[in-house]
Amino acid sequence: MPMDHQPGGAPARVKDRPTWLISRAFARSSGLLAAGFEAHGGGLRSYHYRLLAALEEWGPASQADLGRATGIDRSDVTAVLSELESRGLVARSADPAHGRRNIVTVTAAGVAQLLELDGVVDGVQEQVLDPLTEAQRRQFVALLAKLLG
Amino acid sequence: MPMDHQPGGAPARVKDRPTWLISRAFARSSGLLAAGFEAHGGGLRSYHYRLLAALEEWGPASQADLGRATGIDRSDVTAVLSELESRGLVARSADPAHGRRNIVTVTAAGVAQLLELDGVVDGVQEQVLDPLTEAQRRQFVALLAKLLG
DNA sequence: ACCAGTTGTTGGTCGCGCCAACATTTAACT
DNA sequence: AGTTAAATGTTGGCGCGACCAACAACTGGT
Repeated sequence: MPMDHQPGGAPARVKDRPTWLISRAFARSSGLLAAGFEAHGGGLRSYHYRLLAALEEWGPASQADLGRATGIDRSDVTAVLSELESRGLVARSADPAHGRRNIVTVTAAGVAQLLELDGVVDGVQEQVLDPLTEAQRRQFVALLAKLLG
Repeated sequence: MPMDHQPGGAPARVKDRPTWLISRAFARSSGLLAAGFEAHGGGLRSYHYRLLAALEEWGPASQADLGRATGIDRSDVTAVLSELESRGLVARSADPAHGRRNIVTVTAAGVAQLLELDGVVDGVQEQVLDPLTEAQRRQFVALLAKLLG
């Protein structure tokens, strides 16, 4: 390796490609998010946040519905819900009308935790977008939205 | 779950946040990349591409240097290099001046594979940016670059 | 009554990123 | 020169997000 290619860099055919930039942006974004959750999120992760948010927004739901509404796989919903339940943030109760189905509810503590996580997530948005001006932030978000159809 | 919230969606407090959009953009981007590599990339993945690119660009190097130049962990470099070696795309030889160090070289077949992967990667850029106009693509890339400092 | 579909659960895979430990070897310092 | 520090390649492991397959229990449609 003749010269010093500042550590963490990438080959020329890689470093300017949109897919690479997107993956770096994601690394930055998810890194900051993970740091925020670890520092002020009670050790929860993004799956927990998504499920709490879904429950608070749409009210009690079955696990299958939660999975469909959030795009999280049924099996992962099961696991994450068990963690939330053991923390008292969520409650599972049997659906009287359907033998197998559970009805999942957010507890008051769960709502409180969600609100706290909201603050963490808001702070991370600030950090992520910090290098951009207000106008650029709006442009960036608009372009992302269009990219995602 | 009273109403149908189109599957794969996300709660309101999630779906418009920049971190979420970035993660969706990454999911799309890396999904297309994975599909491209699987279809026309000989079963290689992005680590293989990054290492081949680094070798082609900077010439023979030690594994540690490759790791530093690409941002890939030493241990992962070892594993991926072994796969590339077993495919004949790369060659490891002992450094005469240093007992422990290896000198890694791209073979002709490795360069050929790299060029093929270049085509795949180029095609994926097209797919990823497809929803944007030319001007928007330039804006988007510029904003990503600024975001990443 | 039967079959098809749903639900919750278990257990597994994959990619990317990262870390710890270890033997081996080289370089730096006293 | 001798001791210590650092570098190198390798093994084995972890975490997260995202999937998939299979299964028993249960429901609904025909």
